[in-house]
Amino acid sequence: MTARIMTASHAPVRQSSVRAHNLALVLQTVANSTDRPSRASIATRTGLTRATVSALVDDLIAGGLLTEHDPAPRTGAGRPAAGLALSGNGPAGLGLEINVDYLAACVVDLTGSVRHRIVSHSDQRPISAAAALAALDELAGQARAAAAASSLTLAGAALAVPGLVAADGLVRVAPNLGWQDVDVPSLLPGLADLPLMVDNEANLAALGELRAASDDEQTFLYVSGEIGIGAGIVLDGELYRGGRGWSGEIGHVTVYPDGRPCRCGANGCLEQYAGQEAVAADAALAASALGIALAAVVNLLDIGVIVLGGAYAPELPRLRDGIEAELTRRVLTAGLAPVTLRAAGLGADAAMRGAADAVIQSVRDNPAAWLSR
Amino acid sequence: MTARIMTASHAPVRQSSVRAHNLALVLQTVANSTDRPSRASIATRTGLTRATVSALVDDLIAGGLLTEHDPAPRTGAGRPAAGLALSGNGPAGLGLEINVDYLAACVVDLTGSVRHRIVSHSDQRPISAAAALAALDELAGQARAAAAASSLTLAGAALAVPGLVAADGLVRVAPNLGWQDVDVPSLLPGLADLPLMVDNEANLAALGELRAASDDEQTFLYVSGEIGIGAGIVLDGELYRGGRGWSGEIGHVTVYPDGRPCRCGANGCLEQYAGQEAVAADAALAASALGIALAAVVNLLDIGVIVLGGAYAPELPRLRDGIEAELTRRVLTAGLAPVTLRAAGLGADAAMRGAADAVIQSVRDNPAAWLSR
DNA sequence: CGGATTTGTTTATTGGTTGAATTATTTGGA
DNA sequence: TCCAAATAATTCAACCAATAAACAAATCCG
Repeated sequence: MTARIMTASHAPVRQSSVRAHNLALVLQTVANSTDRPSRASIATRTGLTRATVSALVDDLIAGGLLTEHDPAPRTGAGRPAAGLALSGNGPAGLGLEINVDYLAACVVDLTGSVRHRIVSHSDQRPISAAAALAALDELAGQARAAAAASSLTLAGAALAVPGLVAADGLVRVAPNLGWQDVDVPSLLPGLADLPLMVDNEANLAALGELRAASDDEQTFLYVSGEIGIGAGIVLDGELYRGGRGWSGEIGHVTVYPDGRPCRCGANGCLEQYAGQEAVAADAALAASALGIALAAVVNLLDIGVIVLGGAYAPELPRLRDGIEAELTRRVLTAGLAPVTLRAAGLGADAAMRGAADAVIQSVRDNPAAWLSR
Repeated sequence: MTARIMTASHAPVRQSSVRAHNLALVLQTVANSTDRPSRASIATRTGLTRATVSALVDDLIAGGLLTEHDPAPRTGAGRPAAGLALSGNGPAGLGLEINVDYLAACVVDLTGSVRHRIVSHSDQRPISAAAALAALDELAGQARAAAAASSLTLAGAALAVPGLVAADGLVRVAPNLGWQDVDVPSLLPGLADLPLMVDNEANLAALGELRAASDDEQTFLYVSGEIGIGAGIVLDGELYRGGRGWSGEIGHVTVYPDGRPCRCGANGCLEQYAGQEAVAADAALAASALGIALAAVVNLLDIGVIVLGGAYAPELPRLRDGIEAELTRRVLTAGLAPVTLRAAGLGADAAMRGAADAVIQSVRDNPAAWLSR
């Protein structure tokens, strides 16, 4: 097999990039293993030679990303293998979430385990963005202290916000928080020394689902039903954020062109028929409206898996039939391949977990950057 | 800047992959230049050293992909540069199209010039798929003969079909041709010795537009309005085909949930309000329906540019206002960033051109494969 | 005519993977 | 008990490709 390489930007490739890539390849291979693979099995699985894998693994162990364990099972003749696993004592990710009625922070280590978790319930709507973020900054400080006490090194932080976020962390609009043009990073001084990513809540929750999903579910739509409705689009294992980072606004897809007025100014937005209150008021109507909008997504993107999260997850039994009826009726390819509908695996923590996952995923994707920090 | 490398699959990277990547990088740099760049300017633009670029260029010239020209302009002191340009005598792509009322073939060289073009008007509906493809096979043979007479070497062929195409070239459904489960490659024996790609007509037309588009238009939606309505989704310079290759079925996005019955079995599909006849019958209704569906796409994918092709292109003046009215009303981020609407640059040849472009693009993306053929 | 300037090539060096040989550690059978 | 087979991991010379720096080529300008 010939290896195709693509750079994100049009950048030259040097030998050090080769090493960076192969370091990531080895680390991902360990991460995606259910067992504790040996160097030899990594070599056969990746196509690299045993010599190369050994050299790469040495670097990863020295950098605190991998650890060596006793041979896990026992098998036939031959020298026993040294089992490799992700280290739980190396880098960790700080996941943050700000939402209408709570603030939350968590610390997740490289293995994906949640090491610390703090949730603070309080209504953010009556207070200013600065005050809300000051409280979050405080919460983040507690989480950092807990991480340090566990001798974890934070590789970065990510914050989930229910709104439209620009690439530089500027929150353009967060309707349910009442925010407009809030420059988040400058209002979190306690995190100034960490790489901070700010992203939409549904996007990060989708990333959380991606990490929890099986290997064959690399393309799906995550829909989070809260007061508003957002979606995260995962294509081929990558979150699609759109040209400006504003993808996934399924809540304002038109379902009934002349229907109920929406606070966005349009009529007939999905949000008016399948928002949290609408689901409670009329589940059948909510399911039908959701099905119509989801059918549009499937027709456009040929997505085979839809994951319902947020408030939708517990309601799925009441919604499923109505949604599936619209999908089979309105998806052109419904007869050729089915659309799978399932509830999100992570609960209310999805966005916060996804935020932390995004940080550790960045380490997994580019361990060389961590090693040379 | 550190180079990020990603492999499409989880493949190891060896030194030869580095060379393959950098060969492509140099070739693309020449292709994207308006002038005829020197080795030195390629080096500064790509970040590679002059020595490396020289070595790579030597390979590309020896392989017939680049040619050296007299220094194009004249500038200041110093040794005059040798201008590099894509070769018009190296590999070429064979683009094919089958549609309801015509067959077409064209040969495009590496520079993007159409060297040969044959169109044969005939209604495919009354004849079988086998008969239609036999006629296309004959047409392709003529095009191949013409290419050979121009001493062009075909690197592959691509065929545009108005229907749902699976990855292996099987046409699952082509409603307007009356096709179902047609195994195209086996019915084109004259092309058995060439790599053949079969794809949806709108997808390939979108690729054609991508090649003709400027550097800042790397994310757009191409909508082709014919008897049916199809769309090609280009994200970050890459065509998004969907999990099974069936993306872009915008014609069956629901616009009016309880509206006109569609031949697909659903009600209120866009196709019933903005298909070719519907546009002729009521342009205002067509524009509004199209605007509603396009607003859904923009809300979901955060796409800033919409290109209207096929029968829509000449009608755009009559449709524009109606479409834009719905977009500004229904796109959540309309106030933050505008959505650009424009007519396709290529005319009716878009799909055929895009098919040929796809072939030469594969050479541009991976010149190493061509050099070592 | 000669220095300045820019292009392109040559050459030694470096970084990283490869392949083969070697060492290490176990099982199983004579 | 001891040796052969088997499997894991390491060592080392060779190779490939990019780099940096020196060098050669070709032009302009004073």
